[in-house]
Amino acid sequence: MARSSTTSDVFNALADAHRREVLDTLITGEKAVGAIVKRLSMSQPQVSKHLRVLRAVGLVGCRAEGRRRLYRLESARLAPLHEWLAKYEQAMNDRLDRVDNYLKELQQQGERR
Amino acid sequence: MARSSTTSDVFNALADAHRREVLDTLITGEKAVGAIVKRLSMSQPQVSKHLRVLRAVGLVGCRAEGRRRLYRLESARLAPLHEWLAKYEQAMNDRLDRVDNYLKELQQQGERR
DNA sequence: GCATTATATGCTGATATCAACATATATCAA
DNA sequence: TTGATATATGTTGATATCAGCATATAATGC
Repeated sequence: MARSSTTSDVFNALADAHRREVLDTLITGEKAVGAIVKRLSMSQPQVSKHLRVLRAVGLVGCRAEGRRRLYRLESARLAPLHEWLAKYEQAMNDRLDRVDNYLKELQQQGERR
Repeated sequence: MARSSTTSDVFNALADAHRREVLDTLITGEKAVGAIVKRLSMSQPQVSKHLRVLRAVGLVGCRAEGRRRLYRLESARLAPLHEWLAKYEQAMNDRLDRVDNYLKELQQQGERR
C-alpha cells in the first residue's frame, strides 16, 4: 500500500502545497487556467497538471467556454477532511468533558468538608 | 519544490492512510507502540516509522515509561488543517450570502410590481 | 552478566511524484 | 487556410516515499 495515489484520495491531493495554492485562487470564484498561471508563479503545464489531479479527486469542476476552460471549486468534496477533523474534535471535547466532570467532583468534595 | 517533505508539513504527514490509522488509534488516549501494532495490521517497524513522521510534524507527542514509549495525540497541531478549511467555509458562506442577497433583491423587485 | 521484551534505526528495491521542457489539440480571427 | 491564443499531454530525470527485512538500542528480570 502507501499513499493511496494522489488521484484517488483527497488527503493526498492536498498534500502538495502548489495544489493548495491553485485551489486557493479558486476560492473567489471560477477562473480560467491562464488567470491562475498569472496569479501564481507556475508554468502553464504545471498548473494544468495540478488541476487535472484536483479534478480527478473531484475538488474542482471544469467547464469549457470558447478556447478557455473555467475551473471552479467543488467545496463539497472537502467533506472527507471535515469529517476526519470532526472526529478529532469530538474526541477532544469528550476528553475535556471528562476533565470537567472530574474537576467538579473535586470541587464538591471540597465543599463537603 | 514539490511536496514539502512529509516531515515538515502536516498536510503531507496526513497524506498517508496508514499514518491516519495510527493517529486514529490515539484518539481514545495515550498508547504504547505495541498496542498500536496489535490493533492495526502493520509491522512494528512500520508503526514506529510512521510515528516518527507524526512526531516530526508535532502531531503526536511521546513519553517514555520503562521500556515502553507512550504516544499521545497533539491535537493542537491540527490547527493548520482547521484554519485551511475555515478559509474555504468562510468563502462558501460569503458566496451563499451573496446569492441570498441577490434572491432577496429579486423578491423585492417582484413585490414592487 | 545474560536472556527477554519493547522500540528504533539502517538498508534495499519497487514505485510514485514532481518540475521542466517540448509538443499536441482546439478554438478563434483574419 | 494560416496564424495566434488557450490549454492539455507526453517524456525525462531527479528525488521522495513506502514496505520489508535485518539489526541495533534500551530497559527489565533472573
